Amino acid sequence: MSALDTPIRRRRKDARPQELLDAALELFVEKGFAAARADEVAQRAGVSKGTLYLYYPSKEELLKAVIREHLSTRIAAGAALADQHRGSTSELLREVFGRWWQDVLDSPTSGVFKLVITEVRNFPDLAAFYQREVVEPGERLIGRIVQRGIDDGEFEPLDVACVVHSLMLPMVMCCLHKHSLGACAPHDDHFDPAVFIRSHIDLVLRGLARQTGRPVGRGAR
Amino acid sequence: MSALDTPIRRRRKDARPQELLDAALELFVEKGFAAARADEVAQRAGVSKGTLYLYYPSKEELLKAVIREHLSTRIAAGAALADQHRGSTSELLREVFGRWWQDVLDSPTSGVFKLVITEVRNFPDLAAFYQREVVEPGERLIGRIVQRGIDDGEFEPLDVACVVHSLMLPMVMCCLHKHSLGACAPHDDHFDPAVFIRSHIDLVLRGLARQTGRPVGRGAR
Amino acid sequence: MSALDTPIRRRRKDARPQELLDAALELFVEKGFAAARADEVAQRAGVSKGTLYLYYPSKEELLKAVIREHLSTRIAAGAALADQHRGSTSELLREVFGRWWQDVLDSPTSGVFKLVITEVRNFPDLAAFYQREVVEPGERLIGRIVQRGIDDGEFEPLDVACVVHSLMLPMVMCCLHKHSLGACAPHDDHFDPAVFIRSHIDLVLRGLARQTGRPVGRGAR
Amino acid sequence: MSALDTPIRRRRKDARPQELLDAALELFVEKGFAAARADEVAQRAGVSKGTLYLYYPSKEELLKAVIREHLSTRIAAGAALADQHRGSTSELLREVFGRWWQDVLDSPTSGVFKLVITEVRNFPDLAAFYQREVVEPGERLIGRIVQRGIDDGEFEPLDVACVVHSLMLPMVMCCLHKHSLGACAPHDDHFDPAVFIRSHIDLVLRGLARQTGRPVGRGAR
DNA sequence: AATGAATGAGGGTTCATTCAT
DNA sequence: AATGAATGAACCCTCATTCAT
Repeated sequence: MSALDTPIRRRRKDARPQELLDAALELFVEKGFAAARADEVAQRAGVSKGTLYLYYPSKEELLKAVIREHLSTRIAAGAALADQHRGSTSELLREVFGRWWQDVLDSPTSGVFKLVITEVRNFPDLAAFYQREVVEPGERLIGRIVQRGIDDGEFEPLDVACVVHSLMLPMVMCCLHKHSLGACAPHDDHFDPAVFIRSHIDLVLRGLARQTGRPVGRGAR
Repeated sequence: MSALDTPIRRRRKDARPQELLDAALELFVEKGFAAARADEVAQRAGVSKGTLYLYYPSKEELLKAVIREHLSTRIAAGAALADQHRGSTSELLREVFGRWWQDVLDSPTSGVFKLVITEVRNFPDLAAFYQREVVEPGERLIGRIVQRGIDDGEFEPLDVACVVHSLMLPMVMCCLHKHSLGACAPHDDHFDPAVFIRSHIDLVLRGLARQTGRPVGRGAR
Repeated sequence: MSALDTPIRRRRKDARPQELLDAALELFVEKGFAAARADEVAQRAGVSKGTLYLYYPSKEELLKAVIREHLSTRIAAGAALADQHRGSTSELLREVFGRWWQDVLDSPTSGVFKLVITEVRNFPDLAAFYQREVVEPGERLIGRIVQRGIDDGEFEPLDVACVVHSLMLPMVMCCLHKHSLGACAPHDDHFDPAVFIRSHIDLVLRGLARQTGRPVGRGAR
Repeated sequence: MSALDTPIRRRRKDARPQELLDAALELFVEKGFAAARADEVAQRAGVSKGTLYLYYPSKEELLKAVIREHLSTRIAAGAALADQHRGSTSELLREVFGRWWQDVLDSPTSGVFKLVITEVRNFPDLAAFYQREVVEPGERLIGRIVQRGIDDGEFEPLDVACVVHSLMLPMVMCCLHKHSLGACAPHDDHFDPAVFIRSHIDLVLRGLARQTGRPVGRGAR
């Protein structure tokens, strides 16, 4: 009965902003912000062009809303997962970090990475926002995990910042690939990101592992 | 007079297409294809808008010329370097592969990666071209090197395709970063790609190294 | 309950059209018809946009209703005043005509003059209506008064139509000024319409006065 | 030969701004700024919509250019005329002032008065500009003339500011009329501004004239 | 070959008007 | 009767492309 209480108009009105954000993300990621037409965003959200402007004052504000929507919350969720983890650092990275990126990749959020990479230079406020809300918290989070592994004697004491990048950049790249080359039709490209993500973490963990036998790498020459 | 005059004019005239390509790459990478204006390309190349259209029949053809220009040759050069190398596979990856990526990053070619990622979905021909001319040759090249390391007993017999991606995706990501967030003003971000590239290769090589002692990784549990 | 309820609601409902007309006049005069938005009219009248359209079928009809409302009645009132007057024609003009214009200027009707001037060319029906209902009756009324002054030997026998315009145009102009420059902020302009109206009538009456001494004006040369 | 030297394109280019200003004034005066469409301005100037924007960056800047173009120079020209005059103050007003207004009325400048009256409230910068560049210089100019007439004993010592307004407001009103009611089709309105202007100045001069016989006006009661 | 004035289709945005609630 | 969400035609402005010079 309470569901019936809410008139249809109102129910639709409440849903509109999200529907518009979803449509906008899809289209902006697909074509880029400049090439995406406002009417097409509206159409894909099932409304007319004018309706879009009832909810967002301009295409640019829509872009910012799209980006804001997706990023900050994701990072916070990742941090919570990491804090809750009980077990070895290797396990934490393999299980939690791997699954988290897999989830991001499967969700529309993956597109936001492409969007940010593509559009930061046209919207400089984005740079500061993204650096502050996404890059830095994310790197701090993974950095702390890696550092813990070193402190615990599980990992070699390598440069933490570099390890963080070694771990994360391929993940981000998977997101970008999914929405660029990976979205183009003739897929003889047998690249499977799920397999790769696990494999990559394993490889990095092997590289991080405290060496008991003879050392490997530059120092060995 | 014509003796002195001609060569100068001729040289400038011959240089026009290249100057236009350079300017176009710069601008397309900076703003994206759709947001870059044809006049600004011309202006940055030091010619008028009309001249641009004497050399390229449309903005879209200019884009394709820009991309064609940069990619195929780079890969061939990389392959030649690899073939000439004498020494261990680790050294080959560290020295040749590392330096080669450093060179790409320092050159305008790095921007092409951003451009391709950004624009493939709007220009589907690009996808096939890039896949065929860049991705596949590049992956084959690195794949062969990794395979050789395995065959020589220098590397663990891990999944070659995955290792190739672990090696390359961060490099590509460095290129993208340079032209997006990395180009935005407030750089307290102390990310140094040169350091990272070496560090990343080292880490991957550590992960690839044939384990003489107890094994590490998933299989160890 | 309904006994108390009904009259209040009824009163408000009955008042709606007038409130809308008032708000519309205000806004149309301020911004011009084309630049005034229908929602703002409704909002200023304290109702929603939809309600406006319950009372007036279109913005244009609202404009016409606004203009019709204000003009005809004013003239009739002026005529009645003139007919009732007892005394010299000079006194009639000074007292009745002056006070009447002062009242118009102080009332929202003053805005209608601006509105008509501004909008006639876009709404040609307005021209005929205004000419027939306002200009002609008004000029006839003042014309008759001036003629009486001449007939009585109080005024020189000048061209009546011209004298009528000399009397009235500045008054109309005061109305326009009030709603254009006069409504703009930095008023070091110490123009006081009340003083001017009296002064202007005096000046014109001096000019109209039957000359007993040597003649003045063009004929004197 | 020098006429042939200038290529047609260039000749047209030099003429465009003025052609656009003329068309814009015409249309803005006719329909009002908001109701005038940019394409129609362009069309009336014989160019396409895009061309308009090669010369003026926005419709609003076009409006400001139109107004700036017409006003300041007119006033300066009037002042020069007044300074050159030799003869009685009455003659100066009748001959110079009257002819000057007649010229304004016959020229497109007359429309600018309507435009300013109509649009000041939407463009507040206009108010200051118009007050400073037109109203004040104009009133000072006429004020000085009237004052001279008083000082010379030619005029009664009436309030100068009011006399100035009595002289000028009807003239401005004639300009407005020409572009509003006066421009509407069914002209049984036999109002002839040329006749009225002369008649009005005569009437005011009669009112200003030093009374040698018994005084007239309020003071007479 | 080079220019840059001109074009006009196209996209962002507004707003009068409608209509389901 | 009243509301305000929704519509879409229309308007301002941009910019890829053309072409006379």
